[in-house]
Amino acid sequence: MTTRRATISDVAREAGVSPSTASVVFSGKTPVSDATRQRVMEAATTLGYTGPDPRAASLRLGRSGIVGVVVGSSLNYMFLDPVQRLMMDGLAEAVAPLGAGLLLLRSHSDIENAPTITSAPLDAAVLIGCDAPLRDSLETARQRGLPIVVIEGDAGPDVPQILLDNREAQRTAAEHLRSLGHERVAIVTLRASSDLRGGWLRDRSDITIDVTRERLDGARDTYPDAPALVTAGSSIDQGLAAGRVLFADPGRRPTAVIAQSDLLAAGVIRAAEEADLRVPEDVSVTGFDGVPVDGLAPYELTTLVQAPTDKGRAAGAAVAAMLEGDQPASVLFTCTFRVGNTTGPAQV
Amino acid sequence: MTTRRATISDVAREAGVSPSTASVVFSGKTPVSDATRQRVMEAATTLGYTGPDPRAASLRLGRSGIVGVVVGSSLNYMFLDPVQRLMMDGLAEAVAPLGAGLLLLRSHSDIENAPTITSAPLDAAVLIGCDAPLRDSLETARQRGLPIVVIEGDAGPDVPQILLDNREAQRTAAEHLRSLGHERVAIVTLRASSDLRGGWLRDRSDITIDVTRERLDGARDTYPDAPALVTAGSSIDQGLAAGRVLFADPGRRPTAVIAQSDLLAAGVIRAAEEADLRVPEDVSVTGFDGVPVDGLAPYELTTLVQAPTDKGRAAGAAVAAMLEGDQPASVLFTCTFRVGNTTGPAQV
DNA sequence: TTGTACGCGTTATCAA
DNA sequence: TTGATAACGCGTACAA
Repeated sequence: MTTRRATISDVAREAGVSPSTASVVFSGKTPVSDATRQRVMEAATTLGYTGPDPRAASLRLGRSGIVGVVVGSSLNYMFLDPVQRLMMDGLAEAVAPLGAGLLLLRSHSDIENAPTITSAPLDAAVLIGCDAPLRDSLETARQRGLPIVVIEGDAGPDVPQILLDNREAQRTAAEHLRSLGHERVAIVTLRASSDLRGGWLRDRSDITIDVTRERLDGARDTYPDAPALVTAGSSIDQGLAAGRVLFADPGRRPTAVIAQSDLLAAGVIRAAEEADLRVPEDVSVTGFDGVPVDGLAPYELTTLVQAPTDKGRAAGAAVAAMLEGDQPASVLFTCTFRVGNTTGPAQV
Repeated sequence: MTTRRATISDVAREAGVSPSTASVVFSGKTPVSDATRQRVMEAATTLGYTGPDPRAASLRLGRSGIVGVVVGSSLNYMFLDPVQRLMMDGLAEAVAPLGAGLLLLRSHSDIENAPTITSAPLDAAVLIGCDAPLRDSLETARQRGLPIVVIEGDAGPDVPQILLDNREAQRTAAEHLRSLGHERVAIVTLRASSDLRGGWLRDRSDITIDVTRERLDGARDTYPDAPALVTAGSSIDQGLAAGRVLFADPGRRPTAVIAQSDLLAAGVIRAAEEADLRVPEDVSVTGFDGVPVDGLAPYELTTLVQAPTDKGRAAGAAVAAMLEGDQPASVLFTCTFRVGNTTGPAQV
């Protein structure tokens, strides 16, 4: 068992050809006579050689076929969100033709020795969201000259971004509610910062996560004084908890709730049901994302529909372009407003 | 911009030391005088050198710090399941101290050029589940001499497995139902094969996915004739669809449903509510996994509690051991039966 | 404590 | 169509 694995030189020797010829047989970059190919292949089988060592190839080629995806939170949390899942799917799909796969990296980890954007053999890095710890990753990455793409976050100039019209889209939903006559409106936000605690938002500047702030701004363009309840993140349970707070006092409850994600909206609806409030008769609820929420039927959310898979694909395309030496432009995606059955006229 | 990136030799030259000394400054493997270190660091800053190139290091060291995770389905689908998410978290956590990260690979992809277990610079591979396409990956991996660990699947001897007592655990739940007097029991299964179509199970041998078959066997140990409805996978919506089928005919509906996952169980419960059946008064439902189901409250499932994070950690530990040259043993995890409020006595 | 020399396994280039 | 050569950038015995 201590026998060294065969290398391409071994195969070449066994086949009676030069290493470069053997290499070409495997890469197919140059025509090779059938006879030679045959001999090399046989030699490979004999020696149990299964193809070039990817490590050596990546040193030689200067490409590892690995795209780092820097996520801020645990995988469990991150992938709870259907938007993130779909985005990752789109990204994976878009980088696959490059022969690249996705390496999951955490921007911040307590674990000693954990892999980082610097220690891993990356061809490029994709940053999702943009928070303080993420900006660190960013700095080291750009010093390395590593191609970087940022999804929904600002990374300064020169870094292509994949953006969403969060503010404008959210404003559309708010105006929809206003047109239905709603005045007492509450906002349920996504996570505001790396701090996981929720609660009533005191100051807009407490929000360090771009998406959250942008959607908040959009809602407040229409309802400047709407109170905002911050959650720990996009999940039904977080929405449920927020909803319970909102509906606790029957006298002061909002007639409409703007949730910053469909999952949160689903939770708010569940809280409304608990409080014996009918949706949309007693309370209207809007979501954001337009993703299928597992188990939300029969409700169909009034929401902003985005295309997370396309966002992922766009990020992948940007990566591909940068690997080609181009400097891709940023891309702005637009949401579509979809009216479902969770919003209706305000009760008089 | 065409200037080559600085290498450690450049830094050494700039600092007036030899490359090996500069190398040692970065690796810390050998003591270096403070003066020298200082000079090297300054030279590095001057040249914009950010540390050793991971590609070259991985060739030299024979380790890339990358563990491949081979998944059978789309990321969106795979990470829909909380069990998988938690497992991945445990796995990531366990390999991080090795300086390793997780590279997502698909066992089967239509995309030309997609990265594979062979083309990626892996230190080890973890296979999740075990289906026909996965067995292919397996064969090539073991020929490479790549350390492999399989989670819930059989990969032949020599391959450490992380197993769950699916059959015994499921039998426990079935016996619980029998003790409550249930006779008309239906089973709602996980996906049966790479084929996504669902429907009534005709033949046990149609199931090529181990987990599904094992849990089925466990249920049938107690209820040999229980009909089984196959779904396309673990989700609330799939459970809802299955439940609708089961409860369609009021005269022939089961008094208890054994769902092979908590998500499916949640869907079945929702279907029961739709059909105006009370849980557990009119129909009992058991799940499997014991994970928090987002939005299932106030129900607390009667279920088999497993520890997916620990399973992931165990897989990571096995990987670590194999990288040390050891041959770790397989690990069998055991479920705990937890009685919730979704099972009760059969109606007479 | 520092430097020399070599090899890790490939593949691109160019000449034959 | 094939072969010789030279990197790719680093880490580490070993010698000094």
